[in-house]
Amino acid sequence: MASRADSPGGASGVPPYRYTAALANDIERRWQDHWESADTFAVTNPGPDHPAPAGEKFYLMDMFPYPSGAGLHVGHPLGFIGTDVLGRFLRMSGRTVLHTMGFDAFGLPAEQYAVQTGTHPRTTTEANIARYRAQIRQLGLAHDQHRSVSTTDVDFYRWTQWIFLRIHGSWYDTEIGRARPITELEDELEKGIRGLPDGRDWSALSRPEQDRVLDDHRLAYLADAPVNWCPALGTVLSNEEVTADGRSERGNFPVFRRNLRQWMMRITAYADRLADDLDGVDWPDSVKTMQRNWIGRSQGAQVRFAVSGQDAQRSGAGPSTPPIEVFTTRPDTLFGATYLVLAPEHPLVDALTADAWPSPLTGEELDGRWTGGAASPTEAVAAYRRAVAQRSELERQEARDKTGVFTGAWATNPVNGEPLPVFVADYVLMGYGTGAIMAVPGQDQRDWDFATVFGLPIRRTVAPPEGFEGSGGQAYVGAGPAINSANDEISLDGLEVDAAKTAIVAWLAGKGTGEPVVQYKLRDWLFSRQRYWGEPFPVAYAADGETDGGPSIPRALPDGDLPVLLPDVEDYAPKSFAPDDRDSSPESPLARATDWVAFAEDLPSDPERGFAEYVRETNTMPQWAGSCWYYLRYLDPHNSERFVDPDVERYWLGPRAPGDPGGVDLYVGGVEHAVLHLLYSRFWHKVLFDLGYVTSSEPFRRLFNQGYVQAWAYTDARGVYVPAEEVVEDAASATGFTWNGEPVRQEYGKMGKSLRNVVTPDEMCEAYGADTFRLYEMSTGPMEASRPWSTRDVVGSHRFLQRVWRLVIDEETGELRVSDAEPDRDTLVALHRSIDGVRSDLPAMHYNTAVAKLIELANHLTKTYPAGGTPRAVVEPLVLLLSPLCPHVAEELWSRLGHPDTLAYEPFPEPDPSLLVEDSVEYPIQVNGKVRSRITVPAAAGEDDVRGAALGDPKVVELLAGAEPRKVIVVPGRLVNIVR
RNA sequence: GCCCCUGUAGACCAAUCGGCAGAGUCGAUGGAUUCAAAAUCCAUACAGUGUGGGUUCGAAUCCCACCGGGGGCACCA
Repeated sequence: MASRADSPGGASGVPPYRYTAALANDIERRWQDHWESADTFAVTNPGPDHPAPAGEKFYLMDMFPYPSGAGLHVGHPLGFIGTDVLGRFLRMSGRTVLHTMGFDAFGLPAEQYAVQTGTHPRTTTEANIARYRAQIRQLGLAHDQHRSVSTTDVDFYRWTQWIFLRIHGSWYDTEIGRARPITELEDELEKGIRGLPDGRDWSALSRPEQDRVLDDHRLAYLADAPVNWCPALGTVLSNEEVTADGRSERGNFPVFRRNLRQWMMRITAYADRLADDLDGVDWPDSVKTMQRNWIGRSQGAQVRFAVSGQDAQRSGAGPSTPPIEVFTTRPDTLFGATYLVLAPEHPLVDALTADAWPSPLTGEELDGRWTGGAASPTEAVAAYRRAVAQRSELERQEARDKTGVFTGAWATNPVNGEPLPVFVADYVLMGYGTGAIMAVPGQDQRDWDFATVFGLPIRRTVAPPEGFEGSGGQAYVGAGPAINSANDEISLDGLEVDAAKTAIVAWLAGKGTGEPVVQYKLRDWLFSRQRYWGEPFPVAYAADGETDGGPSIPRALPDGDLPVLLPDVEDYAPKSFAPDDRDSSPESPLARATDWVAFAEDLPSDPERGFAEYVRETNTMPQWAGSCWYYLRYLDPHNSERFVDPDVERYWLGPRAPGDPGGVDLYVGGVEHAVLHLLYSRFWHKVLFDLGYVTSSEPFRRLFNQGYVQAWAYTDARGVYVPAEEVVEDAASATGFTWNGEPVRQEYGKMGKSLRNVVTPDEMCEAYGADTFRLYEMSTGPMEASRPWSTRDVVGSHRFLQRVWRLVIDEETGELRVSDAEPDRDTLVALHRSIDGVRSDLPAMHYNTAVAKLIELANHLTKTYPAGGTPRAVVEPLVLLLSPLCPHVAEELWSRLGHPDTLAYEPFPEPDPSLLVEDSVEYPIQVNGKVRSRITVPAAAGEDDVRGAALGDPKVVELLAGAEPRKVIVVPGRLVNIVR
């Protein structure tokens, strides 16, 4: 392990001008100061005073970090360094590169620290940001410092609130498939161009009624929705903040599903575009697939089953009971439906449930499995619903045995008039489709399982392949011709699945009992939290309620009221409750800032009221809000008039050609944001696009997921983690490793405090310098790969930089060692091969192979010029080639070589094509696929010459022993294979 | 359970279109240097590509099955 004691440069006897950690640190500080004072990496937006630069623009971005109190470990900067290397390369290739870094700084950790200590979250956040900035600065990243923003800056969240008002102020016009200002809807309703869905007359509605109609269309709206309520934390949580076993990710407290009035974002309006537009972006297929799965679009049909049957009069279903609407992706199997199932929470359950058990169709006793042993359906359903409500999410997921109960009601299959019993069962989810299904046990395994438990009939409607039935009882979900599917009017028999679907949906539509329908798994986005450290909503409610006594209508504050500042409060904690107090209600910390909450104003969004008393919305926005648009603010961070100037947006993000979505040229970050952040920001961007505020239809043209730096961790005999840096390799130990002489077991995992394996960039910079650290991170593998951290390997990167240094600088005198001699041809060939390789590796982010090529070149030079006098004509390109990876040492050498200016804008070396072609080529000669000999022929030799030379080779002649080869394959430039 | 990615020297990784398994790093071994150690430098060895089939003149690479590792989804009708 490297420690200060054995770090290079710390001991005596080291040549005075060797590239040691101490020297590296000195060089690095000087160049970092220089870049900052010279503003080397600032880019100016084109505008009236600044014409667009000649170089083609490139907008390069990292996913911005949350500045946690723990600071960075060596895993965090992997992506930052990778983008920096690319940015520096592109800059030297003549591109105009925009690259900066901001902070995603609202969020729970700072707030919880505030709750514990009373420190204002802003204080903690600013201290953490300062620490991050220092850690990032010492890595020498070529960022434009003037463009850095934090989501907690008032000048930033003011525009987050402004965008919220735009979303709140618009609706989705499904006819033209885009968002429009809500004022246009109001106008159309007023003029009668558009009618109300329920047929009411707009002008007959009271003003509050009209406002509620408009609110029902807004893209940001209040709704009573089932949300995850965590009494112990005192806040609602998003689905992703709840663990698989139904507890809070933070604190592991119980979470309850409760209907609460919360802010929602109508992301579902964009489901189709969010799915379809993935085709136009250059993203990893895995991320596209994850987004498509999350959106979960499926084509199917809605089918209506009339509630009736021979016992209709005895069931609870009166003549007015509406039909049961069912969603299915397999309408072709309708003839195989043998029962219906409703989710326990389905609104029709009460109306359907009969007072007494009907007699079964056959006249026999009703199956005991159907009744749950209850005296009546009412009792059975009530008991079942109670049992389901008691089950935790975990139990519901793990226990996949099918349970349910008969409602006593019957429905009619529209294709054949068969009566179908209606069940309630929790394997049907209220949250998807219509919350009701037609069960086809022959073609669906879940239905098969349920039918088996409850003794329900099973009828196949798709012919399974030969031998399928022999494999035991199960549903057949594959393709095949339809069977048993005909009535007097239509026959599906013999049709393949797709054709059968089309035919039956057309038939249903003709009968008015069904139609094609598209379903999504995507839900609207729960957008409010009962937290302090977030953006306040720019919204208020009439202090004395609505004039009609209905639910309060949220009133948008005018843009002129922005920013709505977070008030200071005494206590940052939301009101919390006993962990299992499921009936408690959230109360935001902002509610206690009574002076802030109450105000009086003449709100343009509430013209009827005039100057009146209002109370502010006391929820705050979720942490995702700022990250939805920060890439837009980087473009124009100091604009006080707009969130981004339209011309600036067009320059950096606009489409380049018809059909191009536009967006950030490269966005690099971890795959953990594959769905949420990337889906939410795409949604916001599309709203802004629809409203004409941006010209790009997607925020991120190209996405790249970098791998993770992981780390070894070690546990002792008790399974307790021991400090990884103190573990030594020990072949004598059964586990291969010991700690204090005790054998310890190695595991592989995330770097973190709990595994006691954290290594910080600060330690590495101190022990080796930032350039060594950068080089090591880039050389351990391709950007997309995860790899283990190994401190003891870092020295290899350091040795390489020492060798490069030694090529240029005399370690004893500090003088230049380069000469003006002409390099020999071998050296020129080596140089230009390296240039060629590095030029193709860097833009592909294959940094590990680029590093290998540089090492190869340096090794060649060390061997060729052992006594010094390395030709300047080779050294200078080498320094330039190295500079994107190790910018400080490269700048230092460049300067010592006599160049007064930074190399950040020096043209990147270009290869001389004439030096890349070989004079002669060595061909391996295979006989039957095995290498038996080698020949060297001129590079210009034709295929016939090569064949002739190969067949004339003495070893080949010997092996052939006079026999005529059956086949001779010549791969030009590669090899010759002779088949005997 | 379903889907995606991935298995190459002791470790991390290379290997254009299917064409000589090795670019590079660590470690190991030997040597130079040193009073000695560290640091530095030089040299050497080490796998036939997870397993089993197939296609091919030729497979790490393509196909099939299985095994191991990582990730996503999970009663979504």
